[in-house]
Formats: sequence, structure tokens, C-alpha cells
Amino acid sequence: MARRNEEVEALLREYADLVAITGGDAFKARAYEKAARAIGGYPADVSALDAEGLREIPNVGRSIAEKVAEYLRTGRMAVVEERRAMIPAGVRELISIPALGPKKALRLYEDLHISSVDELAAAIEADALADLKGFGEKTQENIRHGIELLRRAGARVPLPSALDTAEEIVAELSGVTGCRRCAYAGSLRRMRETVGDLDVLVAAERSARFMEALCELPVTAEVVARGTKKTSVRTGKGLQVDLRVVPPESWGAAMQYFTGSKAHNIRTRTIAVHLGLKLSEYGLFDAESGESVASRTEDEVYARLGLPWIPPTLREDRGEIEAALRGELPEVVTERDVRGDLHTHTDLTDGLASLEAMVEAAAERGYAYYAVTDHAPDLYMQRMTEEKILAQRERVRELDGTRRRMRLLHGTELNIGPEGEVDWPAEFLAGFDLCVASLHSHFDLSREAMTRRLVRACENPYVDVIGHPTTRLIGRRPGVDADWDEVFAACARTGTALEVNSQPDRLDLRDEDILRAKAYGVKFAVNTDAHAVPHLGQLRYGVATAQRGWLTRDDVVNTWPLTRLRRFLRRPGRS
DNA sequence: GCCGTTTTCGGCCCGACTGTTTTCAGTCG
Repeated sequence: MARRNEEVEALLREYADLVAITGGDAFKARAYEKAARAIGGYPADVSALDAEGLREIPNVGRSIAEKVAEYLRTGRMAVVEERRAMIPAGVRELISIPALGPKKALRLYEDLHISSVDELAAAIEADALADLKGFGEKTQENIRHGIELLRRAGARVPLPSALDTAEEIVAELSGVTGCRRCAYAGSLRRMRETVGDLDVLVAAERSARFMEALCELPVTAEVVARGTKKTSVRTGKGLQVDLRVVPPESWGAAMQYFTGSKAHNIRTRTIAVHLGLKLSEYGLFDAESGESVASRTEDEVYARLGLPWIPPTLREDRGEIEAALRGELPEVVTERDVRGDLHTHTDLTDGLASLEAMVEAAAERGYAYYAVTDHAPDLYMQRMTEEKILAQRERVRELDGTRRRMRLLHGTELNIGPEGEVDWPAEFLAGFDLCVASLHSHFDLSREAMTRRLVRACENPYVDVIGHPTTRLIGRRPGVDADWDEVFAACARTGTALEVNSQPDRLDLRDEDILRAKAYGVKFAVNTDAHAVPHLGQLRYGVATAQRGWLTRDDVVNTWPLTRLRRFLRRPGRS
């Protein structure tokens, strides 16, 4: 369920954007952004705090605390509403276009009265920007491309936001009298990286109460269609929700049918036909007699088709049917299998929480080990020094084993330079228990140069894991261009793991790339890259992505016992 | 607007890159 922290975070971010667009003090906008981040990353629920309690949160001072308290009390924040009245909502939408910031957005609005992405696209099409200062040919082309990127992801919703909405709806409908079962299905159950609409299923004898309940939920903004078997609504954020109510005896067949994917369903239905059966959302039936042969559980339906139950994350018709028929379905990694996180930050660099707070929260998750990997100095903005990281190492050693006997690894997140070089010399790197190395700049090298760069990083004996390997941001930035087959081969050859980064806007590597890399014998690390305590919980997205890439425990180094992991993190010159 | 082991004022992650405004503004990480 969504905490109010996320609501407040979104509101403060909106205010920060509006301040930036209306040309307010840039530092003020930054202050609101920092406060938004801090509240989103704050472990406790803000709705339990008053203004004084709110001020305990770093980067929340008197003014912001009062505004947040006002919002929590009244559901409104006056200053936000004032700014909203000055600037149409569509203008803020403009700055979500990569390459377009607040200054250009305001110019477009003031000079050409453009106040939506659609209007901007039309204006570029009509060559209406030609005389606008600061909008040369290249800039226009960049904006055009940015709009394309935005639209490609546009209609789909990020996984966490879809999951929050779905869980809220399932919780509400589960409480309605007569509810026998309630769950979400569709691409959300398959944990695709973005979700187009929500499919919610209810098993009950009568449907009317559920249809009514859905239409009256607080998240429902608009009723699209309302019937006895199916009702569709749209949420305030524009996400369509389809509710299906089925008889309890059809539950398994309905879950199977509505989970999909379409391609997977076509395969299962074809198998049914060959067996003289017919598969629908109501059950598996004998084609001639029409008699039901299976429908109560998914297990039962798959079994009658001669298949084991297939995890939803595998149902994409990427070979899972064939593997299942051969009895070779992988036993995919689960969140419970993960023994530790190998990529996390603290407030020594750009994290929000102290080392102690992160370690405490990790221990509470029941981890056997946990790595602290703050940024290295080549990411200038983090102001890292040898002294600072050595002091941190000392503290890590002190804390090692003191929280639920969780073992601590001291690491760093290195920057892979344009030539594949990293921040520190070998003798200094040798002091770390592990090194993650990631791209943070120079994303537009040629394919050859990018490949060489990544391969060199793999060949560095101190680099154990390549962090967020493609550096894509879902819907905002494509991954870097490289010959990935060559990179995967290098990872396998050098024993360098690839990260499956769990941040929901990264999910990097993504499922298809994982499948390809796995074929080379590459090992993986499913990490959160947490910058705050609540981020540790984002592991579920990384694990789901790993599942979608068919990874087993053996493929994922941070499911291994510490002794095996330490052998993998070989330190040259140390036995 | 926030913050303080130099500071209650005067800083604020700071440098790279890009395109275009021929000396710099805007965007990004």
C-alpha cells in the first residue's frame, strides 16, 4: 500500500518544478526537491508526524514542515495551488521531455502559448519554433526525439505505481461481503517493467456489489463501462482498471486466462485443442461433451494440459512451454533466496540515510551479508576522498556482525571512464571487499568504443560487478550502444557479474538481455542500489526481472552463502 | 528554502556537454 510519504514527495516535486518554471530562485526549487527526496526515502510514515516531527527529517525545515503538515491536515497545500493557477499542468508535462528543461518550457509557453506535449509536437511539425531564440535545428530535433521516447513509454505506467493501485483495489474488494478470492492478474502479475492497464479478478457468487465498490473507490475518477461480468474504470492518473467477477469454481482458469500473456495463452489453448479440450476463462472443458475437466486452480489447469504450474513471470512464450514439456522449467530465484544486497549507498555520498540506519534496516530484512558501496571520487559531485572512504571502512568493520550477526562487506561504486579506467589505482582497490563499476557519463560513445570500455572494466581484476550495465532509464533514456554479446562473453571469461538493478525506473539489465547473457554463462547480482531505507524493499522488482530472465539461485551470486560469494569476489594477491 | 566543528548569512554537488546566444545558457548526472 502506498504511504502518504510518496504523495507528499510527488506534491513537493511538483512545487519544485513549478518554482523552476516560473523562474523562482533555483536554490529554492532545489530545496523542495531535496525535501521531496528525503520524505520519499524516510522510513517512517509522515502522516503520523506533526510539523515538529517533520522537521526531524533532514532537509525539511520550518517552512516545508508547515506546508506538509497543512497538506496532511487539509489535503491541500495553498502555495502549490497558487502556482498551479499560474501555469497550466501541461507546461510541467513539457519538462518531462528529455532535453527540455524549465527555461525552455517557460519560453514555449510565454512566446507560443504551448501548454502540452501534443501542442509542442504539432508546433514542431508546423515549423512554428523556427524564430524562437534558443530553438535551433538540433534542439528541435532533440525535442522531437524526446517526445518520441516519452510517447513510447507514455501510455504505460511504471511498475510500482501500478502495483500500489492494484494492491489498494484488491484490499478494498477483498473486504466486500461475498468475496471468495481477489487478486490482480495481467502484465502486472507477470511483473512487466511497465503496465498498460490493471486486470483485477474476484471470485464470488454475485457480482453487483463488487462492480459498485469499484466504481465508488477513491482512486476511481471515471467509469468507462459497467456490466455484470466486467466493469472498467479509469483512475485519476489515467490508468484503466478492468474488474472481472467469475464464479468461484472458475478461479484458476480465470487467473490463467487473464494473466496471459496473449502469446502464452495461445500456446496453452493450442495444447488444449490437441488434447480434445477447450480452454477459456471459465475452465478447461471437454470439446465434445462440454464437461468441465479443470478450473478451480491454475495448478489443476496446467496439470490437465500436461504441464507443471508455470510462474507468471515466465509466461511470455519465450520457450517456457517447451521447457515445461521437457520437465526443464528453471526453478527461478525468489526474494527469499537473496541473502544480501551488494550495491547500496549511505549519506557519505548521495544516500539519505546513515551507515548505521542502512545496516540496521538490512539486518531487519534478515540478510546474512550486506555491502556498502558509496560512490568513488570520479563522480565529482560526490566529493569522495580516500580519507572519507577509509574512515567509513573502519566504521563498517566495527559494525560487522553486530546486527543480527549480519556480515558487512566494504565496497565502492566505481565510475567506468571513457577508456574503461576506474577511479583508484590497483593497490587502493585491493583494500575493498568488492567493487561495483558503473557508467555515469559519456553515454554516446561509438559502439566500438563503448564495447571496448565495458570489456576493459570487466578485465580489471578488482571489478566484481558491472552496475546498471546499460544505464537506461525506462521511458526517458535508451541504454548505451555496445556489442553486448562481446561484453557478455567478457563477463563470463573474467568472472565479472552483471547487475540486475532493482530501481523500478532502471531494471537494468532487463529481462531479454539477462536471457542472452545467461547463455554465455554470466553470473548476476540482484541489487537495489538503495539510496534510502525504503529502497531496500525495491528488491522485489529486481527479483521479478531476474525471474523474467530465467535466473536460478545458481545464477545469482548474492543468493550464495558468504564463503562461496567470497571465492567469487576473488582479490588478486589474496588467497 | 535549508543549513552550520569556519557561518544565523551566504553559501548551496560542480563539472561536462551541447547547441548556438561568438562568450554563454540550459540541461544533465
